Amino acid sequence: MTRIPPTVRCQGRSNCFDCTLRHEMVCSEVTLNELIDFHTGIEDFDYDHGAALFSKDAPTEGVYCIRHGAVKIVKYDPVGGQRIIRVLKKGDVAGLESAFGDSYEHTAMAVGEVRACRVPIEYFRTFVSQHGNLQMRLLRTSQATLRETESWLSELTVGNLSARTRMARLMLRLRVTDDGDRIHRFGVEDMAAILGITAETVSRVVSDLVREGILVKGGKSFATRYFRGDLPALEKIAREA
Amino acid sequence: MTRIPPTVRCQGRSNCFDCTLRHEMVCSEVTLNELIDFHTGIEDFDYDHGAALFSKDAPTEGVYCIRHGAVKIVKYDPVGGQRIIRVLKKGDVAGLESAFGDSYEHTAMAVGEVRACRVPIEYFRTFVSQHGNLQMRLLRTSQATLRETESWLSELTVGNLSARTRMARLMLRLRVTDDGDRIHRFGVEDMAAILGITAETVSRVVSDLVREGILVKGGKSFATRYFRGDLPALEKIAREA
DNA sequence: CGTGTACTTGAGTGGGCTCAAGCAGGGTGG
DNA sequence: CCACCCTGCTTGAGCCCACTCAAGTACACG
Repeated sequence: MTRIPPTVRCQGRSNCFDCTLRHEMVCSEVTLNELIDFHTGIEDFDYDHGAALFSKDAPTEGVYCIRHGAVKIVKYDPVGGQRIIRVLKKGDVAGLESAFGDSYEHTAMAVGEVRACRVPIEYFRTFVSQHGNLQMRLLRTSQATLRETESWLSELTVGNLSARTRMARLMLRLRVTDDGDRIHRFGVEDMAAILGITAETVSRVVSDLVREGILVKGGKSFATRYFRGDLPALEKIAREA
Repeated sequence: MTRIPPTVRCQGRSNCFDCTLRHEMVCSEVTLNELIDFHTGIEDFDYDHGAALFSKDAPTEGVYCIRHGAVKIVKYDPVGGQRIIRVLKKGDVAGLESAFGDSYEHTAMAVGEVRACRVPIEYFRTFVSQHGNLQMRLLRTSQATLRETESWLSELTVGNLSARTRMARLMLRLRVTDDGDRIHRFGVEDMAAILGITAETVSRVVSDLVREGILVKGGKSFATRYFRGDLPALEKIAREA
């Protein structure tokens, strides 16, 4: 029984073999045919700046593999304020926290242009329930996300550290790739919602860093803009008491 | 084949049937005999104020079910500072995050007197690997911990909220039981490490709340001391902008 | 009864907040 | 093509909360 290869099933745009989710899925129990089957129903989507991949309390309809761009995960305070608790980049998977619940825990929103492919939730669940090893893998992933969230929040939201230090740490975490100096450039309101400070303070701190040449603005539109960062300088600031 | 009942295997002190971990474990796949077997090797421990249940980077040797008291989970900054990222109370399980790794991710330390029982890690792993459903349950538990940590950190560490508001929120989260007004009374340094503010500020804010009668100090020694809180008043303060 | 640790309280400083105005630049419509 | 607007960003002035440094107090324990 021959099958159409995954790249075609994914409408020729997704490169499913790069996908983190695929690495999650592949193990000794899973055959290539199953994997190809798995790609059935996967759809690609483009999102403009500010568009929601999914919203809090909406029925869970899939998990999303981010293929390009950055996605902010937003949590709403009981008091009304909103807080960005995590940022997903290329290769990350969105919605896993809600994959076994009825509705999404958070809102996921595109920052700049985003490309993502969606795995329908029914298929995801079926696949997981049929492959015991996957549960263990997902468990490890979940624990890794927990660690990541702990350090994200504990390093960026320390009240008694200066806004400048926390901003430097944020910039280092928003690097597009692990090896380059290109940094996702969020809006000032977004950065404020991450660090738990005001937009004015964010603007002041960023302006200082730009004036000092530690950050360089690039790109025109919201969709394509970025920073280039002087990484050693940022690391030095990030270490300051 | 008759077996000694769990309460006896647990040296007569643990009431294993109250344990959260047990609820985690019990499902259709697990028979009573297996459950009794599971209790083999479980030991009870008492910890004084400040004693470590386990330390970061120490080899994983078990998971701990907290039977009495409060345990702080400490994470060490790369910079050197320490931060309390979670607090476990009666019925919670400590060390699950590290159950499938070689060493502990965090340090767990007793606040006041603590009683806990330890499940040896080899037995825990064996048991989990033999019962497929458990992995799914642990996955859900892990995701619940993730949610809890997200809201814990995002509600308590907002920089632009007053220390008083955040302290009120912390007090509400440190309640010994869900229905009473008794509150775990941590040291000022500990509360500072949770909220990301200085110990002096903690002292000032707590002193104010005590003077206003919203908090009432009780107990003498570190081991037994506590607050009683005026919950409606605390909730009002917690809601303030 | 002395000693140490944890906590309290004060005075002064400063970083980040608030309020408010000005600016830049991309998009729209005339 | 320009005028306009609208949104997001910048910058300023003044204030206030929390930090720092420092001294004083309470209390548990030997």
